[in-house]
Formats: sequence, structure tokens, C-alpha cells
Amino acid sequence: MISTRGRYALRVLIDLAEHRNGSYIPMKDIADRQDISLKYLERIVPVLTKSGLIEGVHGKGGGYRLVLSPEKCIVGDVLRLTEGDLAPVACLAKDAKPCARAAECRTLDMWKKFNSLINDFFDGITIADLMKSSPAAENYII
Amino acid sequence: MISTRGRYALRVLIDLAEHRNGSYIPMKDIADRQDISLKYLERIVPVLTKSGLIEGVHGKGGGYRLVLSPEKCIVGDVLRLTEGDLAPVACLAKDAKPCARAAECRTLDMWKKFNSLINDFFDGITIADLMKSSPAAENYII
DNA sequence: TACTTACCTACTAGGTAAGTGGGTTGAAAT
DNA sequence: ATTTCAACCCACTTACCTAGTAGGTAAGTA
Repeated sequence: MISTRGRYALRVLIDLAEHRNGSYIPMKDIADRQDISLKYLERIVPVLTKSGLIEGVHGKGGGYRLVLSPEKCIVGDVLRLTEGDLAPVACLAKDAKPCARAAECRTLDMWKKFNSLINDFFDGITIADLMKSSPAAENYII
Repeated sequence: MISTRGRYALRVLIDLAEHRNGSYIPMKDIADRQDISLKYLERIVPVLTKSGLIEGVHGKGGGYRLVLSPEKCIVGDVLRLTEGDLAPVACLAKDAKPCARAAECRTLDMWKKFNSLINDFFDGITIADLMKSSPAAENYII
């Protein structure tokens, strides 16, 4: 289940992309437009700044700006950053302790394939894909 | 994230399938073999009985037995039963209240496609696929 | 009657989600 | 220099969920 952290982060990036004009956009504007608590956004957004996806400047006239173009901004990266992990089961999480039953596990292979499916799906979508009427993964071949 | 409920349920069904000989298998045997708390399994399993996937008989010589053949036992059904829902976002859950922003949401389409991807993936796998060395979704075309 | 096994309800400890409140730091405008 | 604005940081809260455990009852067989 993708939590509000990941979903809100995506909406912030889409908003930044759609209102992109070179200047900085205050998070308060985005919070108002997206109808999300400003305080909560302030807790979510720093991870995007630290990873270099967006940049923020303090003070009057400040705010946030996309660093990458929307075409280069991968949804999978955003979700992995904000959600911590996209692993569908505990044993595939990045901090998981090795499972003693792995060798005999009948389901591990399925979880691994599902894990790849998830990551590949979101790595195939960019913020640019989500702008406008968002055909999104329209061209994802299934 | 698939919780232990869903994962344990699958392991119970695989165990039942692999030890299937017409008689009833006590949950204690499965709990021992799978190294899962019997008490916890007793809380998870009734939903499988109620939905008709397995049947349980009381008393000595009792236990559980698969009703369907492993080939007809769909992993997607098991997970939807035990996890309640496989929806990746709150707004697509079966008890979700309608979202006021749905018409203008740039991400809804992506979540819907992801939702289909998840359900289709698990609906394409049966308990029979998971038995033995479990090539699982080896033949799932991506 | 004794034993076994499914089945049921209530309870608990620990963790996570989704925020809120109250600040501090940094930069621009006055 | 001072005010103003906005990013940034940290502690806290409320509610809910996960992964169990405890203690039974119901139903069937030996």
C-alpha cells in the first residue's frame, strides 16, 4: 500500500512541474492548491531536496523548484525515497534479515517476480507522463 | 506490503496440497512443519474455510483438506481473502469513500493500472504453480 | 467418558501513519 | 539593521494495524 507520503510527494512534483517558470514556488501555494496540510508536506519534502530532485531556497521570494526536467524525474525513484522501499514482502525489504527458509521457500520466487514488476512499472513512468490528462502508463505493455 | 496473514495462508495451502492424500491434516502438523504459531494460524485459517477453499472437520482424525484441486486454487483469491484487499492506494480500496479530486487527479490513472497489474499477476498463479520448485510466474508475460 | 481438533472472542505489546505544534535558520525586502 | 517570509528541524499525539497470546467452547472420534 502506497502511503500518503509517496502520493503527496508525487503531487508536489507534478504541481512544481505544471507551475514551472524558473522561479521558486512556496510550499504554501502547493499545499493550498493540493489541499494538503502544509505542516505535513514540510515533513515529507526534505527527502526530495536531499536527494537532489528539487531545490529549496529560504526567505522571501523563496520556495522550491525542480532540478531535473519532468521527463527525467522517475516515479519509481520518488516512491522508493518517500516510502523507503517498494518491497511487497518483509523478506525482500532492504533491511531484511536473511530468512532461514529461503532455500526451501515455495513462494520466494513469486515475491521476487512481483517485486520486479512493481519497480519496473514505476520506473517506466515519469512526472512528465503524469502531467496534463496523464495517460500515465498507457504505453506500458502488459 | 503483503502481511503474514496472506503469506501464511499461502504456505498452509501449499502444505495441504503437498501432503494431500484424501485424509484430513491437523493444523498442528502444518504449524510444526512451517514453523508458524498454531494459535496464530487458527486465527487466519477460518476465512479460507468460510470461502470454501478448504474444509475442516473436528475431533480425532480431523483437520483440514483442500476442496479445490491445487490447479484451481488462485493465489489472487487467497490474498484478497486474507489481506482484505490488494488495492495499492486507499482511494481504490473496496471500502474507500469517493475522492473529490478524482476528476482532476493526475495520478489516479496510474494507480488504477497498477491495481490491475497486481490483481492480474496474482490471478495468474495457482497453488499448483507454487508446489515443488515453484517456477511461479515464470510464464507471466511482461 | 476421555481425547482431540476445529473454532471463537478478548486481550496485549509494539509499531506505523498521518498529522500538529513550536520552534530555528537563512535570505530577501524595507 | 530589522522585519518578513519561507525552508527546515524536532518532539509529540492520536488512532489504527500487525502479529501474536490466552483461554476458552463446540464438535466429532476412540
